[in-house]
Amino acid sequence: MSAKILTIGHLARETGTKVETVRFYEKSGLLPAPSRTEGNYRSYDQAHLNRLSFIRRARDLGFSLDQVRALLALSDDRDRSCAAVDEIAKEHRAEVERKIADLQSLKRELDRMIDQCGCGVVADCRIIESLSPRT
Amino acid sequence: MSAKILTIGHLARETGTKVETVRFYEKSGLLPAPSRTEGNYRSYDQAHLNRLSFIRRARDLGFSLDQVRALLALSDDRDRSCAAVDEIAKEHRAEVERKIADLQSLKRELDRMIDQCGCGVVADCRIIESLSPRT
DNA sequence: CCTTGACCCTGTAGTGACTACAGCCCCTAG
DNA sequence: CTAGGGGCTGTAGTCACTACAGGGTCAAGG
Repeated sequence: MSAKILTIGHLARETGTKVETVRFYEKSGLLPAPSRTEGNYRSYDQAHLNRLSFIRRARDLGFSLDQVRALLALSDDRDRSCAAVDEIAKEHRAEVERKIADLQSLKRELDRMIDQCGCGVVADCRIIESLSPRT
Repeated sequence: MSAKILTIGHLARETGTKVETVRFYEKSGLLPAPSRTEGNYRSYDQAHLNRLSFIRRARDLGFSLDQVRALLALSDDRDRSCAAVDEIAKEHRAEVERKIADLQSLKRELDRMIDQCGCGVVADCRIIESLSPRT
């Protein structure tokens, strides 16, 4: 409620972000440049904190910075249809699903490889063998 | 069998690698620098091809370049116990498992988020809302 | 008043694993 | 002899930070 002034360190602690990362988001155009104090310190308000929380939450959910930028732009445009938001989210989900499937087939291969290891010497190692091209 | 000479382009095509990546592996110390022709072209042999295949296969299985380096060093030391190889592979598998679990819980969150979208205007969008900090 | 230490500032360079040029040289076929 | 398709080096870009170096600011304690 109160419009108390926040330093970059406060902002960082509140959102679990590193100070450098906050500055990086500013340079990347995700977080608007705040006003400065006499001593040239960044001086944030509640709106900045909200925006940074949004960014962090979206990043935690695995959205790319470009996707976050798009989501932020959409969320600023309150009257638009949220179909575009839905699309970004679904596209991201599809990518996550692809990654899961890829990692699962990867794990199956690793399982096969590791199961065969008799743990003798490298010359007989099935792991090395299965990495080597057929001779 | 025959010791025919391979250009970097051949090597790249045979292993599904880009030419630049082959040079990058050389610079990174993964692939030994080959001899050169009169015209200063790299001139590879079968051993290089085998090594590059090994690297690519390990990379496809998601091993990092550092892990590949270690696996290569171990595979060159034929008399050693392959326990170290097993350890690298198991460590990698554990990491893959962690990533799968992370992505699965991420997907569950995305599912929840997307399911709630009524696709009205952004002001009412549940996706934006679930990204925003509670007010 | 002075110092100490925590915080802040800018700017640059590093990470991993490539990828993409720019600007050049070499080689072969027509 | 020239056009093309390779090859060469070296540098810079990607993504999303992270880690300094080398300084400035500010509040509290002596």
